[in-house]
Amino acid sequence: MIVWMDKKEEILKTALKLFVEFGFHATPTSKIAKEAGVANGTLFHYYKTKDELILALYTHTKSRLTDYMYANASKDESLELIFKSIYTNTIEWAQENKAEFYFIQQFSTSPFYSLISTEEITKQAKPHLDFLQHGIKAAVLKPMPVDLLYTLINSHIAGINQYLSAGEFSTAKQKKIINESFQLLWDMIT
Amino acid sequence: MIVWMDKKEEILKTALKLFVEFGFHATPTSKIAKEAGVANGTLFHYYKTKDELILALYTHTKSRLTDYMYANASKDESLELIFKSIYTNTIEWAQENKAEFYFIQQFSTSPFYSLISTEEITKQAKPHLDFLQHGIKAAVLKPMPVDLLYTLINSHIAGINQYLSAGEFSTAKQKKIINESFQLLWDMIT
DNA sequence: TCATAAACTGACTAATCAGTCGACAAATAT
DNA sequence: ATATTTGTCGACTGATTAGTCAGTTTATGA
Repeated sequence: MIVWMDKKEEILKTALKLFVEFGFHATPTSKIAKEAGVANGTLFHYYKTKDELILALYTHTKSRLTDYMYANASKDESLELIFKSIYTNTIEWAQENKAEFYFIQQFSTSPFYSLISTEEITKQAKPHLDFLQHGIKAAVLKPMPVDLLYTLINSHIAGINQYLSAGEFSTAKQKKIINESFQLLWDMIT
Repeated sequence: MIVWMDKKEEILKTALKLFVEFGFHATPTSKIAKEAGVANGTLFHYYKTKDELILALYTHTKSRLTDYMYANASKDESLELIFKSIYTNTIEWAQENKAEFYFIQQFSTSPFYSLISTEEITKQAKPHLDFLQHGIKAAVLKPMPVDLLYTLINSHIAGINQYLSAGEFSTAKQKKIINESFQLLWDMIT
């Protein structure tokens, strides 16, 4: 028995897949609708414009990542362990959801990103910045502008992820790389 | 007296500007031609398809960056000084050619990137990888896969550049940030 | 049970787009 | 001087696209 996925969700899922494969420009809404198994009009019933669909897909995907990042991070552990948990969670999610992670990056480095409101951006960065600020206050992390720290960490993770995605590594080897690269990052920021 | 720029070059210049502002999908070739002050047919005389124009723009821009990176790097200096020179050159170029640098990133994180041949990618990365490999052999840089090292450096630079572009810094302040972030990177990889 | 709303359909359209073409102009070669 | 190639033009076209709309089905609630 087939359990039908929400059509709205199915549209997002299909759009993600196609955007990642062909890009925004080469993915017509008609193709998304067809491949999602819904009528053309249904897509526009949920998303007034193609742009709105793209934006919704971004915030939706970004939220899923953020949620996963902070999963199972117990407050009791040391800041280093919490940070490491967030770090590994992020890379894990990126590796298990390559298309999603790639989409986030593709979107962030496109003119679409400027359509995201400043509030939304601030809101999404808030938990991370708070966490880092706390680490600086506690004299665990090097004192530096928290934005700079955040950007350095983000790009580091993006880099590691790119490296992992480019090669074919066994799970063990992958774990080793993640551990070692974490150490590099941790030494850099503490 | 106006010195006329090559029409071919003018097309590239305009295309870059528009792609950065509106994205590939929202930049019709007709708009590029009009804004570049050439006829529609002229654009297609030089570039058979829109994709070909986009690809040519990428390789052209990437080459310009690579050339600048290695400018005034005398072989006599220490590996650290050479590396620092490349580092600062890169960020300098990125800051002075924001649109160009942004375009490179936008392109690299888009499905268009897969249209670049493996040879072209290898060719462009070669000088950097050779340089890093030499640094590892000389026991100056930490022993690690050179690809990983390359990716870490690249993403670090991308991060710093993003940070610098986001804020409004005086030249002095900017220099300070570059110096300090270089030290972070250098300590991480040595 | 019926009424109202929400989900859904797919044929349709107005607009836009990538790319063509035939003609002309300028440069270059012979 | 003449021929040939190269650069340039812009009107044109066939295909494609985002988005509409009038109507049908399904869910919801009173």
